[in-house]
Parts: sequence; C-alpha cells; structure tokens
Amino acid sequence: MIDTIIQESAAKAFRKVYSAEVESGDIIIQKTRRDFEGDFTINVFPFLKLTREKPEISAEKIGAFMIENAPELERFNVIKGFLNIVVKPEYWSGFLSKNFKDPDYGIRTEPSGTSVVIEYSSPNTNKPLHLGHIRNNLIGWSVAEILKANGHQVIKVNLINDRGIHICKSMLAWKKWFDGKTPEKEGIKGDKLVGDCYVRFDRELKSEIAGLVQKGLDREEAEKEAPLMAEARKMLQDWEKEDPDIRGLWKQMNNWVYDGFDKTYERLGVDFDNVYYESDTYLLGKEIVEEGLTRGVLFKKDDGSIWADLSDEGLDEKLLLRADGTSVYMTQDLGTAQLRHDDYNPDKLLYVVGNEQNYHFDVLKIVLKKLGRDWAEGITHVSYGMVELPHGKMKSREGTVVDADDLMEEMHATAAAMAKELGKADDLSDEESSSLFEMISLGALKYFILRVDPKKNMLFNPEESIDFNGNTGPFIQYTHARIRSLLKKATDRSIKPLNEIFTGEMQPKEIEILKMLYSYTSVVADAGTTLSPATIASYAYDLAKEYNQFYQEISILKEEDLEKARFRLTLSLFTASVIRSAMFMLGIEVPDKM
RNA sequence: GGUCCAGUAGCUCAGCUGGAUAGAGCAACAGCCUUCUAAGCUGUCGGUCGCAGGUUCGAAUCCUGCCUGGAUCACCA
Repeated sequence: MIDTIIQESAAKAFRKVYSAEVESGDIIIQKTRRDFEGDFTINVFPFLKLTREKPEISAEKIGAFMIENAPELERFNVIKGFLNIVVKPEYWSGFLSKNFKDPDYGIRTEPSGTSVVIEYSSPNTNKPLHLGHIRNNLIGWSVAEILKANGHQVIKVNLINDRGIHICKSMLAWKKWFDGKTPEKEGIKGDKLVGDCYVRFDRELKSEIAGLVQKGLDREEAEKEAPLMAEARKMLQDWEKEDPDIRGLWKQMNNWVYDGFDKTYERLGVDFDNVYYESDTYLLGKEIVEEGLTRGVLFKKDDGSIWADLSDEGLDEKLLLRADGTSVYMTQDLGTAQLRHDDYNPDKLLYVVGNEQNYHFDVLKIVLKKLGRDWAEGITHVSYGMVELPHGKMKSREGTVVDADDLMEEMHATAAAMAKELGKADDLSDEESSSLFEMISLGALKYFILRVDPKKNMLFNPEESIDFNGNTGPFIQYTHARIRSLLKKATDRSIKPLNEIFTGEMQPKEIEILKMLYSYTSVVADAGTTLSPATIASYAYDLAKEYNQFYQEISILKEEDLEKARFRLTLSLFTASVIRSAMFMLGIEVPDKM
C-alpha cells in the first residue's frame, strides 16, 4: 500500500537525516489539495521541534531522501511546510490492472472475528410506518452492510413492540367502531386499518376529555378519569391475565399489522435475520429485575415499586417495575438485551434508535453493568436525528406524518414522469420501465436520507428535496449505467479491458480517478468506525462526479491508440464496480441502463 | 433549571483525530447535444463557518462563556 510506503519512508527520512525518533505511525499523510501538484502531502510543521530547521528546508531534505529511497515515488515539491509527493504513474496503472477484476475490491472478505447484533426498525404495532421509520430502517440496514464489508459477522434483528396500552387503544376502537372490518374487506393494508383504529380512538378520547373539562374537571384529572382510557387500561390488565378473547383479537390485529409491515419492508429492501417480540421478552426483564433486587443492586420503595439508584453516575433514580408489578419500557429492554446476549453472545450490541432516547440507552447500559453484565460494555446506541418537515415536526395528531408507503408510491410516479419527459423509457416494456422507475425512485429516496450525517436532524421537503439531478442517487446510478453501456459498445467493437499494465501516458483526470478508487478501501474502513452511511454516500458521489467530468473531457472508445482506449475502458469498468459496491452498502441498486 | 446534540452560501448538506485559497447540489444567470447516454458538462454570482474570548507557527475543527434551535430529565413506548 502506497500510504504505508510513504509513511515508512518519511519516518526513515526523519531518523536518518535528523536522527529524530519518528515512527511511521506519527506521519500523517493526506491527499494533496487539488490546486497543487502531488498525490500525497506530508505536513512537516509538527516535526519542526525535532528538525530545528525552517519548514521549507526540513521538507526539502525529507522529500529528497524519500525520492532517493522509495522507488515508488517520482518527485516532490515543497510549498511552505507542505511536502507534496508525486507517486510514479506506473504505481497507479499497476494498481488498476491488479484490482479491476476484483468484485470485492475494498471490502474485507476475511472475517474480522467480531460479531455484532444490530437492532433497527423496532416499530409499534398500532401505526403504519412513516418517514422517521424509513430513516431508521435505511440507517440500520446500511450500517449492517457496512459492518459486513469490514469483515464482521452481523445479525440484523427487529424488535416489535407488540404489547402495551397503545395496541389496546387500537383494539378497543376496533371493537367499538370497526367491528367486522378486515383489511381484505376494506381493501387496505393491515397496518393502515389498525392505524385508523388508533386515530379514531385518539379522536374519541379527545372529545371525551373535552366533555369532562367542560363539566368542570381540570385537564389532568379528565385525562385520568376518561372512561375510554379506563377501558383501555382494563384491557391491558386482561391482556396480561391472558384473557382468551383479548388475546385472540390481539393476535389477529397484530397479524394484520405484520402483513402490512412486511410489504413495506420488502419494498424498502430491508430485512432481518431474527425478529423479537416484546410480548415474549418482557417477563424475562421482570426476572432480571427481581434478581437485581435479591442481590441488593436495586431497591424497593414502600409502595412496592422497584428502582435503580443511579445517583453515583450523575443520574436520577430510575423506575424498573411498577408497584402493581407490571413492567415498563426499561424492564423490557433489559430482557431483550439479555435474550440477545444469550442467543448470540455477540461482541457488540447495536441499537439504531432515535436520539430522543439517548438518555434511555445511557441508563440501560449502566443498569446492566450494575447487574453484573460485563457484556453491556459492548452496547452502542446508533443515535439518529429526527426528520423534520418544512412546517415543523411530523405529528400524527395533526396529520402531518409522511406515510412510508405513500411516499414510495409518489416517488415512483415522479420518477416515471421525469423519465417520460426525458424520453428515457421509450424502448422498454412496461415491466422493465416500472422496475427501472422503482430502482431510481428508491435510489433517490435512500441517497437523500443516507447522505446526511445520522446524528443530525434533517429536513425533508417533499416538493423540492427529492430531486433527480445533481447530488442525488439517480446521478450516481446514471454514471453507472453510462459505463455499463460503454462496455456493451466496447464489446461490439471488440475492444477488451487491459489485463496488463498500461505503459502510455496518463491524463491528470485518470490519475485522479485511480487515486479515488484506491482510497475506497479506507473509506469503507472509516465508515465501519464512524457507523455512518453518509461517509459512503459522499464518496460515491465524488467518484461519480469525477468520472462524469472525465467522460465529458476525454474520449474513451473513440481513442485511436488501442492500448489507451483499453486502459480507459478498464478504468471505467473498475469505477462502475466500485460505484456498485458502494451503492450496495446504501441499499441502492444500480441499473445497467437508464 | 440539569444533561446531551446541533448552528457553515438564499435553501439542503459536506468538511470537524487542528493545516495550504472553506466545498458540493439546488435556486439565478451565460454557454455546450451531427460526436462513447444532456438524469450530463463548463462558466458567473453567492461565506465576518451563531457571537465573544482563549490555546498556537496555524482554528470551521480544540477549550471557556454567551445566544439561538431541538431532544431529554414520565409509574408512555
């Protein structure tokens, strides 16, 4: 690897020329800025204390030594304290011929020995999936693929929150106002029907509360006293007592929801290796809490509720079990964490969950450690920001949620309209064009969401944000399609990729692309550390943009010098392969034609 | 009030283990299709990197304070 060669050579230079104690790891190399000549740059400022000479002179001496001693390096120049190094073109062409056929270039195929369980999606069963879930699912799936590309063994899991007061609300509403209605009869997805029930409950409850307030109760009281709420709570108790009628309805409605979710997941292209249900795990959580109590790690209040004292960690006390013995969110999460550890014994447990739960995961980790679970150290909360709309947050009550299915459908329609306008799909069958539009619209959606740093809140403007031009998924897909079409043309003209090392002269643009392809390996590794698909997205865009400029300026197949044409074709193919690989990690398919 | 996160071009976002003149896209304007796909390319316009200090050869990047926005501190999940 050329960067290690440079590091070692520079370190050696410092040792020989200045007798300074410098290890290769101390040398920070960066890509040379575009406006200067060179491939890599070493900044000598940090070493001036050792050299005791002016920056220019130090850099000059180090550079001279390196060129003398490292055969891969061609020449150097010095600007202020910056030592710019030019790598021999043969190195780059050698790199190309060695790697262009490798479909796994840049990704680590040998196991790293680290195993990871990653939870994402984690829906409630009372509402359809919305834009916020889309961000969650995309980040989760993508992070999982990025970790795989780093050689980790990855298990993707979903945790379905299928119990609790929210699902009782939907059930109650169904019994009261939707009795007899099914997704089949209504002709809608199951999750939508159950969501309608939930919305109806909320509406009825609101008016009930309003009525009570009018009768003179204060707001808080009214919310507690409302008969609908009491009925829902009663239902939850019956559910915990395993009342057969309630359980039957619960199962049926949940199954409707799962059918609906499955369709959404499939269209989004996300999947899971295992699915956990809170109804299966919350009892285990209770056991863990009991165990903590007997071990004296937790304490019981007079009313019988069980708590963890986290004041020594700078946090408050945290409730783990209610006085009536029913579990809370944290109880369940203790159980699921334990279960996941027992099932897979992973090195790392990742949770892709919104940043509004940062505190929750801090607490979860601390409580588990207090309970003697050393493996809790491996818990990482992959926290992501909210998706905001131009008019503020998404609020289900105000009807401003962007439904996942609707959004994908609209995107598809927009992609189709755009393609038609551009005359792109004229020679395609209906089936072919539909699958192409799907690829493009999902590419746009996924790229748009994944290109922003997960931890930041992001704005989603349905009208303006989803674009097919510029820094978008379709732009990258287009670049790939262009190259694939080039390959086809090349085959027609019997031009083959160049297996041997190219000996001709290379254009700056060509070297630029080769350098970018070379850096793919470290980009993948980076993304694996930062757990950020945005790293990959921005790389894919930069590469595609660089290639498009190259494509525009330099003729590839029309080049008369056959070796040159073959070299450029090879470079193009390698670019397409890396684009495909990077886009795969974002869950984005790339078409051969568009 | 405590804690955490964010604030970069009119808008959406990169850049943040300190390094050279802070980058893209969108929007606006001017060009480029007889030529390997114009969902493309080129150019112009656009910035006191929230504010104020500090650290040092050097700060968008690190530290402190402040301002603004968000999240959280629930016997909701």
